[in-house]
Amino acid sequence: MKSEIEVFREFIRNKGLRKTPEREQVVRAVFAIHDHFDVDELYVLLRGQNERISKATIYRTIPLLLESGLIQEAYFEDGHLHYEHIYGHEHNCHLRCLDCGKVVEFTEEIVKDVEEKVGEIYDFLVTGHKLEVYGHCGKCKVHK
Amino acid sequence: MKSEIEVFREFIRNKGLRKTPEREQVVRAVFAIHDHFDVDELYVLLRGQNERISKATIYRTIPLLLESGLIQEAYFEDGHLHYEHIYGHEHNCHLRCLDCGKVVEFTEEIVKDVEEKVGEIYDFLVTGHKLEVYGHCGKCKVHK
DNA sequence: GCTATTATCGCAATTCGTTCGCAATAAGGA
DNA sequence: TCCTTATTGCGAACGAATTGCGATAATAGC
Repeated sequence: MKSEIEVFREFIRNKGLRKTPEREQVVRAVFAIHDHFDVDELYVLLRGQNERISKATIYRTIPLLLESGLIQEAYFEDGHLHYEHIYGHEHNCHLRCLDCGKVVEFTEEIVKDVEEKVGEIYDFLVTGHKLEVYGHCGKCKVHK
Repeated sequence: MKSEIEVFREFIRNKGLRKTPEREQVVRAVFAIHDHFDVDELYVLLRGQNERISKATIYRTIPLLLESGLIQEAYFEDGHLHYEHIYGHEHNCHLRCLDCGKVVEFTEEIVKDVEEKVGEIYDFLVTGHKLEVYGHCGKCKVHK
């Protein structure tokens, strides 16, 4: 299996774009965070490593990461989008607590079957899915 | 089954809030749109009916509608959130074309089973879900 | 029904995430 | 190595969402 940097370089080359250290720093930061992240977290992480990178560059790199299939939008919260890297770990199901915001990740094979079935019915070439299940976690539900 | 206005009035009363024409206009507009909507669409619809209502009021009413379970956030697109009414029609699965943006709604009973199963495993009181399947629709996939 | 209290409204100003314009820089082909 | 031009960083601009405030109107008490 190719590393994420290799996948990214290939993508950049195929699109006729330029390989820059800034873009690769973003890719590395994205895969250093083994959790959901937002633009600001990437920015803080990179700055903490004494990397000189602007937020504009991060914002400009996000669409490339999305298009190359390395990351996906996970959810919208606190006024902005949160992402997650998906290359290598296909955890695209989330269980969210509506009270405390806690998020548990899980994978569910059955959803793959749903993908296939729905794709056939509506004539879609399906490439992925996101499932979000929400409710009240063990701690929060006792107060209900 | 209670009408959406009745559900809303009950919710307002239980919270000790006031029943106002503005809030009820928003509820009616939300259920007049049988599709996804955003704040601006609500605003335009209400203005077109010669209703005098401000966007601030719409923004202030949205959290009430979410909390009362009448609507839910559907997806984030074009820089802002889109909602859908869910009371009465549980179509919380979407099939989205990544190329043209076309959205098809469907319901899938299996996801209910997943809800239940995941709720047990992680000790959650599950109240709902959103499933988004994406890919390329019939028209768009031929160009690939 | 009338009045007092105070939640809610509309408006305008503000906040904050994201994008854009532009000059300086540097990647990559000749 | 030079030249072209994509990419960067900065700060201004943009737009969605929120908030402060005076005016208004919905409920409770009389």
